[in-house]
Amino acid sequence: MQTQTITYRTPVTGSVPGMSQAESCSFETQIDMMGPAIPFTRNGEIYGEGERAEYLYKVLSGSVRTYKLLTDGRRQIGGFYLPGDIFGLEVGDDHTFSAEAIVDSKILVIKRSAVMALAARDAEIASELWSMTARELQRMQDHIVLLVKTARERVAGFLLEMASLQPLATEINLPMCRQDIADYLGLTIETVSRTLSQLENSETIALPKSRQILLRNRGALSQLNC
Amino acid sequence: MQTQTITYRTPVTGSVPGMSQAESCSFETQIDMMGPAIPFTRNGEIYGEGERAEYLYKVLSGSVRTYKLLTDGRRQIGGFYLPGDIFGLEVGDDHTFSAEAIVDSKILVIKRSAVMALAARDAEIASELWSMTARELQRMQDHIVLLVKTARERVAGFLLEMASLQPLATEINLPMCRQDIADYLGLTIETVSRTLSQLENSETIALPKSRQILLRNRGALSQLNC
DNA sequence: CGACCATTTGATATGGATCAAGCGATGTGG
DNA sequence: CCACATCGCTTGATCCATATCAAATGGTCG
Repeated sequence: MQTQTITYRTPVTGSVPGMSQAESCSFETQIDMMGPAIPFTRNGEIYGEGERAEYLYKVLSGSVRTYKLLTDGRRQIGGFYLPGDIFGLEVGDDHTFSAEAIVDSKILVIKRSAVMALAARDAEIASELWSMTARELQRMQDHIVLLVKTARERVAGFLLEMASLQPLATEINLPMCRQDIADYLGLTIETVSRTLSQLENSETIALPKSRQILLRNRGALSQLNC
Repeated sequence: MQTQTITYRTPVTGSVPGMSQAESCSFETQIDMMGPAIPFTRNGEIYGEGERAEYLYKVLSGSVRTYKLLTDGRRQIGGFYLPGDIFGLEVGDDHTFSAEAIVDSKILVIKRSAVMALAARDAEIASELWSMTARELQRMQDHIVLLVKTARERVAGFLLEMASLQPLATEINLPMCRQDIADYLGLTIETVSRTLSQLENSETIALPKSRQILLRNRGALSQLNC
């Protein structure tokens, strides 16, 4: 059932997680020259579920959502990707999600075969690819745990996830609309909105603008996240 | 409560070359001789979340659940593993779930370093490991989609998942109790039980015994699964 | 300014959780 | 072999969190 046509190797040498800055830097710098930066407009499709995963992608600016559509029209968002994030790396041959730009975005598009060829020669690159897969698996597992919680816990988890990208910042600027958040968390927009309002009333967050969130009590959020 | 003392050793030098489709038969036969078969009693712990993933495991008889415990005592089951299934293969260094025997089980326990060393020399093994990871990722993604559906859809999805192991059989023999199913689907036992009763009333399934389920209308289940 | 879209808020409905009781199978000791 | 305790499962009654339906508000851009 599974046909794999590309040859690549993924040496697992010593340390995979917790790579030093220098190590991942080489991957980052090398990959940055491996493809063109392509602009996508808001809501523009980057790839579709089931397509061959011929490329992988790195967000230069803007942001991206991956998602699946169910037959009845429901949409499940698998993840959000912000500048610096790499997405579209599949273990199998095909994309298991679709991907769209959330806002106008610049995306680095890199031939998978080129990366794989590089990984075959450079153990560091290979290791980095392997640990990207590990992170993706981790994200999925965390998401599963999130989805069985209450609405408040889900929203808190989402906010902390967004905040973790700038751990020190107290301000979150969301690129995505409420519907995106709702489809990520398995809730409705109304519930997301109401829950955010509740968090604002309890002075856990502030909402100066609908897509700008200030964390006023990160501890309270973390507690909800348990 | 079963305590399993495991000596940790430092792992893994070698490579995991990927690619080129082949049958997993050689992998299966080779792996079967790489470790001892260990008996675990019902509810016995096989490994705990956060432990070093020093081994991987193959179910010889019985069955296994993997799970996470939340701080408030809720339990999320990540997956069920039946005879022939391999589990405990992690991309990172540590187990992200705990694992327990659901019933008295015989488990083949294989040193991860040994498998990795083998994979370094044998591209077929490496490819098989890679595609096991792909399947695991796929399972997680499918689970995410399942968890945002209605109770009836989740139960239908669960039954089809169990049935897919013997695609032609019309009879499912469940090793796990209702609580396990509930914690897998993010529902309560009562809801699982009621939903099964509903499916029986609508003649979609039959329940001769509580853990034996006959599929009387697989099409109806599949439709729910969409 | 006016049209349009995103977001919030309100009122009501409902699916699943919770609380509670009953039932059936399995095992144990008398 | 039966009485009884235990455990897993089902069923019933009620409650509550979230969905649904509906309307108002606000923000953006022509």
